[in-house]
Amino acid sequence: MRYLRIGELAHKTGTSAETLRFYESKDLIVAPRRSDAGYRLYTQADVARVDFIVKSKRLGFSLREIEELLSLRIERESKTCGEVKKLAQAKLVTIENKLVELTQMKSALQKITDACCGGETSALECTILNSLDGVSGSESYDSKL
Amino acid sequence: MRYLRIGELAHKTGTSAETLRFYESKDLIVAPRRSDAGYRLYTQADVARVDFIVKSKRLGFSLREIEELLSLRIERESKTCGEVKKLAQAKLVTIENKLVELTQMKSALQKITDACCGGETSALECTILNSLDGVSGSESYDSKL
DNA sequence: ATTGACCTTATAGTGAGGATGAAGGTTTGT
DNA sequence: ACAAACCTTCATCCTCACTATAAGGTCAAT
Repeated sequence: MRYLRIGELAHKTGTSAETLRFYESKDLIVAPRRSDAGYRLYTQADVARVDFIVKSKRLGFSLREIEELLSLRIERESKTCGEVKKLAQAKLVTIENKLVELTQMKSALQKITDACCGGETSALECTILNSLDGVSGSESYDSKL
Repeated sequence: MRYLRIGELAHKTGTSAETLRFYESKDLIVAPRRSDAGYRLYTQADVARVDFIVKSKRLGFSLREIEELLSLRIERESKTCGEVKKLAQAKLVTIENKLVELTQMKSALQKITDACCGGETSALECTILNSLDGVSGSESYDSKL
């Protein structure tokens, strides 16, 4: 069997050696066997596991949630499909909420940048700054900022 | 003139006293004058400034970027509209990138949860876990996870 | 007089790593 | 034989935007 060292595993999974040691310290990956010299020796199973972590991260799961997913994955016989799906659906809701938030941010920012001349003239009348100020007219405390 | 204490300012701006002290430590708000007892005494100008910070945050600016916006805002005469707009447009691009990423995350997660039965049966054949594994058939190192 | 809400400071923790260094051991290539 | 590139541990600090805690001071009302 061919073992991988930490640099190779990092390269294969698009992570870094530091990240892998970090995951190990957080018990996301099982401490691998070591060579005589003390080098970490990883197997294909570790590649699969790290890939799992990377993919789950890409789907927006936090490391804590991934730990949960991993334990579901390991105890497959004793866990139900429903438990897994519940977790995934909850994550789907938080992703949808973030999407709504970002979309609102985008349209607000779009609106104010569209209204901005963007010219070389002084920003005194800049519509972007004004809309961030939420100011309609000039106010007496302006000079105190 | 009516001064606000930190709790009032926090309430008015939808922040917290801790957050306001944090902003002060980060030089986002100028250290306000103090009462004899050492309490921070804020003015309406501070309300406007914190509102500005809150609104900018809602638009997705980081505190560091907000510091930049604030300096543009203060030196309005010497800055141009174009400088402000450039900053806003750059932020628009990063928001758009995040939107794309999240949309991809969402559809991937949607796809795999839609395929999951979600039933009470064992998760052995759970499509969610399988797709996170990226596994097509069963593999020999499964038992080693 | 005392309670309770508010304020002060300073310190440390969160998540999810990234950066960097010291001080060494190992493996590979020339 | 030697250097470069890799690996080890441990340690510490950095990021971002807070949040939480402890231990105490102040203020208004009862």
